[in-house]
Amino acid sequence: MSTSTTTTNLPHHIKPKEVSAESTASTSKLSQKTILHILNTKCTTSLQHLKQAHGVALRSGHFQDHYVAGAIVKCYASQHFSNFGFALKVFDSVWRPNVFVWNIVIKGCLENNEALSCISYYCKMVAMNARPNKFTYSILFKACTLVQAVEEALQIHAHVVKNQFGEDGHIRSAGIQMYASFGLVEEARRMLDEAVESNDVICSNAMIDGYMKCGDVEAAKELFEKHMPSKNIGSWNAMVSGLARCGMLKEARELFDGMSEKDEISWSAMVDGYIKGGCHKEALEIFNEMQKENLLSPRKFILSSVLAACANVGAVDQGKWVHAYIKRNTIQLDAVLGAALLDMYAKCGRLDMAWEVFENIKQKQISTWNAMIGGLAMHGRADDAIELFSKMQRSKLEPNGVTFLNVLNACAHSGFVDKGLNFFSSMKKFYGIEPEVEHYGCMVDMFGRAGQLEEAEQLINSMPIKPNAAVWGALLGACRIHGNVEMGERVGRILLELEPQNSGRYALLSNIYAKAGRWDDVEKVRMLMKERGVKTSPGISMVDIGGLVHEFKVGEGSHPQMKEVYLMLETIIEKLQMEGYSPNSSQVLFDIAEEEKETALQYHSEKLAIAFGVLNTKPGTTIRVTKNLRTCEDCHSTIKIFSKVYERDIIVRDRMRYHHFRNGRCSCKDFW
DNA sequence: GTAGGGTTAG
Repeated sequence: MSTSTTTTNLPHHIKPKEVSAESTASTSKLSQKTILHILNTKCTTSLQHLKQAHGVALRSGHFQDHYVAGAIVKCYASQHFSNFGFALKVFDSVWRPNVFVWNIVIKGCLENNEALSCISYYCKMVAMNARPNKFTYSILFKACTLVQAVEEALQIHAHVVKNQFGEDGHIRSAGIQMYASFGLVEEARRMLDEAVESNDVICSNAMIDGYMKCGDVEAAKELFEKHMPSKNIGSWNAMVSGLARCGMLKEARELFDGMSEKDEISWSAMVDGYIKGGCHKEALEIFNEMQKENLLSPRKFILSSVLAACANVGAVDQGKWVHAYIKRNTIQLDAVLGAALLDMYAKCGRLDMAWEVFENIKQKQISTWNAMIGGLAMHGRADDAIELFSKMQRSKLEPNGVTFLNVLNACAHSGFVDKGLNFFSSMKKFYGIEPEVEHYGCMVDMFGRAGQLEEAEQLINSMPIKPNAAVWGALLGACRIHGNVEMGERVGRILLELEPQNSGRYALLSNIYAKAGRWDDVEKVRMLMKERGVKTSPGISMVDIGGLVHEFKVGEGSHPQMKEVYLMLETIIEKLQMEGYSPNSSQVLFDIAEEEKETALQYHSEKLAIAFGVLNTKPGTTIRVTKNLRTCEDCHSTIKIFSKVYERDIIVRDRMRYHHFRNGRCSCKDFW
């Protein structure tokens, strides 16, 4: 193949830049070394330079030099240009690529999310008698990990052994990770043990991580404690993050506290562990501690974790601090961090700020739009969510499954059944997105809220995939709203089998019976819970005042201002009663998750949080409360009246959704 | 003479 045929293969729009007549004379004289230098310095970020250098290489005849060809393919394959297909075309024009050029294209496949192609290029390579080297195999192991290609991995491993690369540390650590990701933890261990004499700390770290990911904490501990004479910070980090991920937060914390040196990954592992375990307050506390140590400047990974924690506890002031920090340190607001930031504002009830962040993100990606649409949906602003969805389509971005989840959610919460149905059917028809179980859950929720319980049940029965507990849960919730005891009983029974340890399901079923006055059945549910040893989660409400998150639990007096809070709450209730409010918790609602503990002086946590808010803010200030469970009907109606009598806005985010109380009404229109 | 490993990825 000659260089001139190479150019004709190239698609027109990206053709290497023609070199003008006068410059040809000089550029064609450029040495291979000079061209390489230009490629390695100027062409990694500038497509214009790259095309020019490509053209020069072709005309000067240096293109077929493997050093040059390799560098050119590598540049085109860079994610910076997001046109990997073209890199492959250029690769095809390389005459008998050597192992280096092959490795570049195989690695390019991996980096451009085409891991399967790694394997097929490897096959081509072998077929063309190019000898793979140790670099080839560590890339291939990673590719197999990514696509979970077990069969291929075993064959490739056999090639590694045959070609005597089994002793290479890079290949070994990639192999350990790979086998652990397949769940073949013994196979991974065998690879590690073959290297007894080399005692490679990085391979051992990979093994610790592998054990942890396979849930074998004991094996990880044993390796860490007994068989690793030399450790580095990565070994400690692997242990801390593994323990934290497995929910063993206390042990993780002990190990973490004992570290002589910590890096951002150590802190991040603890923050993430706390978040995954639902301990958002602890997550924020440890982040504050990190600030105090003042040794590290947090970067985007940990910042987005912290934002997620802020979002979950409603710590808008700390969230704002993170926002200011990002601005002050000109940290780039990429898709992940941007979405975390606007999600935080939306979840803390500050849609205005979420919107501002959204508009300021220059390079909006699909996740950016999804976060904003989700924020609007969460606040019951279905019209705005749908409008934003159309706007996104106009900007030529393809929606994904998450987009539809958010749009459907918006429809469900506003009773837009017809619109929701349209979106649902267009998913597959126009976008080729197969609805997943979550989408069905949304649809069931939508029918259910709108009172179309039969349709909801029909949809479940006609689902092509197995309905999960969330889908049935949506239907059970609808049965409660619409007081359908017959269906509720049926669905409840299915759910109690599916999730025997989920206290919320028992509570919902019990509420349905209570609403129908079937106290015997309420009692039966309660007994069943006791028998099965189901743990209830206590209601916790959090309120963010002056940058500090205050936590209130039912029947717990640990807050320093507890006495005042109770007194204030008594005063409030008295005042509301004079305005016609009467508590209805004993007859209508039976929230066993909390109710068991409720006596005359033990109010639900959201009431305590609001009383605390009244004590500590000026009249007229909006009080924002975040609750871990679904709010009960009594609290809901109390807060409605409260918002009118006290002329205050109250925003409560419960487990299900947002409630914006104003002037005696709630934004959820009493559906939640 | 060209290039890699582990621990976070919300």
